Amino acid sequence: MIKITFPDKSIREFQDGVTGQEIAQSLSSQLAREAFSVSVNGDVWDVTRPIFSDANIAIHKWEDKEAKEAFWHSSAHLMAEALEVIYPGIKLWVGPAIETGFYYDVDMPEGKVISENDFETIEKKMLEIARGKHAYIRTDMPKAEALEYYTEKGDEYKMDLISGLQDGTITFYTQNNFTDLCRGPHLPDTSAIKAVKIMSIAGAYWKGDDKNKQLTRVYGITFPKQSMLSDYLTLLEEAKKRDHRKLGRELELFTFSQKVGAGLPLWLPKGAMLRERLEQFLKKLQTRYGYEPVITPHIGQKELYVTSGHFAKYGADSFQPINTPAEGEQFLLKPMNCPHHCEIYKSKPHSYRDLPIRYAEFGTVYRYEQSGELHGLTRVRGFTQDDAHLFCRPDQLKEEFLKVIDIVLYIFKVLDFNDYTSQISLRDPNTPDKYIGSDENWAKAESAIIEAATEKGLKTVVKYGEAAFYGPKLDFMVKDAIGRSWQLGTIQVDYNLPERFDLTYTGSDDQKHRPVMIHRAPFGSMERFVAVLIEHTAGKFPLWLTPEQAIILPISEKFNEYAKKLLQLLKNYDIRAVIDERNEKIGKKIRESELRRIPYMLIVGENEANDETVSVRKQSEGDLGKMSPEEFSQHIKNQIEKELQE
RNA sequence: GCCAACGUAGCUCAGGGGUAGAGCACUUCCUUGGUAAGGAAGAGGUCAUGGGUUCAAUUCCCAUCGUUGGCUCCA
Repeated sequence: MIKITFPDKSIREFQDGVTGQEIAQSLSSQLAREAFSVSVNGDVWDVTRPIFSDANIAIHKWEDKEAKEAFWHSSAHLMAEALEVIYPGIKLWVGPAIETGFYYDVDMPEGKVISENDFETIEKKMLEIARGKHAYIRTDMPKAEALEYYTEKGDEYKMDLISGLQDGTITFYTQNNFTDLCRGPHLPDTSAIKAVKIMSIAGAYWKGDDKNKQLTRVYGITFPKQSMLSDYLTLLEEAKKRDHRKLGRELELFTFSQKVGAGLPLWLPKGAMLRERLEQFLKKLQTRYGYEPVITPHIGQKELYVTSGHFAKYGADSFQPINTPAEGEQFLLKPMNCPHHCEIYKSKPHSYRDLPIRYAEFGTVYRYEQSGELHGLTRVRGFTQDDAHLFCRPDQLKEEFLKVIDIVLYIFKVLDFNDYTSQISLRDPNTPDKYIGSDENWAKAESAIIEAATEKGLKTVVKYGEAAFYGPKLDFMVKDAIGRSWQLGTIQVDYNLPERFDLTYTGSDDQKHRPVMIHRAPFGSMERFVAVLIEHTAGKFPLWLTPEQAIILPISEKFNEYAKKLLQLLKNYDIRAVIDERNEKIGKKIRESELRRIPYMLIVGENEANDETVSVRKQSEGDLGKMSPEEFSQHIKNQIEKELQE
């Protein structure tokens, strides 16, 4: 007998070799049906795998991440089998479960491609196999035998995978006529997979290296119930409605023009108004935190970026240098503001008493992003960073870093971004040539970030290889409407550029010392931040930010005069309002104002004109009743105060 | 940059080898209305751009540009 400990700490005895499924069955037969995987001493196992020693276990149902992973991983195998049937000669690379569904990377037979028209065929084949209720059977195989199996099959991809594995740990899973090298875990059998959707198709370089052959990546998702698939697809439709590219056009915030160029956003008046309010908000905050504004030009001598190292790292793939009539003179569109700010620091000598110095600039930069990467406002070729560079003494570094975190967190709080992740981006120790500076400086910078993040109690993920080439970063990531993660705020510790630019200050010992730099951008870029803000709010911006706070809707043209008088009054109260003077019925004016996401509709007709009031209707909520213009302005002021409360 | 798909009116989209169509938006007229679409008429397109095939191309083929979903990249 073995002792099984459940998550609630209760302990029960079972026969040696009992499976997760049998344990579930002993609790309830429904649980046994719904158990997709089981954690055994922290490792996730098949529910059909026998347990031979005392263990802590947790049974995972669909709701659990561990169950979905097994479900979707099994589905990837199912799809692989279907693909093998439909495209004989197809070769398989890897097929993991992902956050929503799974994919499989495949090498298509010569001359064959998968297109969207083929999705239905694949789905049908998968469902057909799933209905056969084929068990996923786990087998161990010695390395030599595994290699032999794939040599026979002529599959160089799997052979590559196996050659990297340790002998004795190699397992295979078989369902129906399909066997795949796999660690597992998997479902007991294929019958749980009831709904299947192939989502998309994409190219993916083998092993993620663009020098390698490009494989075909097929994305899919499956569910244990048809209704769950429908719900999921509805959810995707809803998310599409929040897409900033769609709302940006509908709400007249920004546009692009082929003639201006790809990835170069044009801010329309309403978008510009929104962005300027955000900038003012941050400027005010930064003034409180002791930042000083600076302004630098859009171009700089190439040498400046040679010094900083940016040119060596990014020059070849960037906008090419601008030549002048002078022989040999070259300028770059600035891809970064830091070199300019370093030169400002150098414009006069500094005492240790002056530090920290904090230079802030909404600096517009240009980077030649790859054409395939451009995406709405989130990935563009010309954008404005809410940039600042802090020059401080080593003993001030931590405090300064903590204060920057405070700024970022305050912004996120005011704008109601609760669902962010903080990522500590460190360098990849395996590729030291990607970075500049000494190991010692890197170690100092990395520990500074880790300490500061810990002190603030941030829940962070550590990612190696994500650092900037001159220093590690603390990044704040937020997801967009379709689930993609974007970096917004970033804080970076840099010991290297101060050396490269030979920045110094005089210490109390009358000796020259090197300052430490912090690069920081709490929004990241205005473009990306506004994009994510649009998706986060679905276009319903906070009152303090929104371009149009109120719209006056006269019941008929007879009341346009009163509406104009009212508009002037509201302007005096600093309320951003417009009038819909068109010859349309009130229902239509309301509908369109709702779609324009204007927070307040002020309906004025005979009654209001007579007693000098407005009927207030709140967007997506409805009638608030009659108010005097004074009361309304007070209402707005109260709302804004609430929004900006610390 | 790479893989796949797409590009028709301001927007959303239909169509298809014989010089184009709907709804919304726009203009004009009628209507002057009370909380999510009043009615009528009109105007609007070199069917992304450039080549090729054809008696004839918006439609078929190629290239370029752009857009979309991924991959690689992201100072």
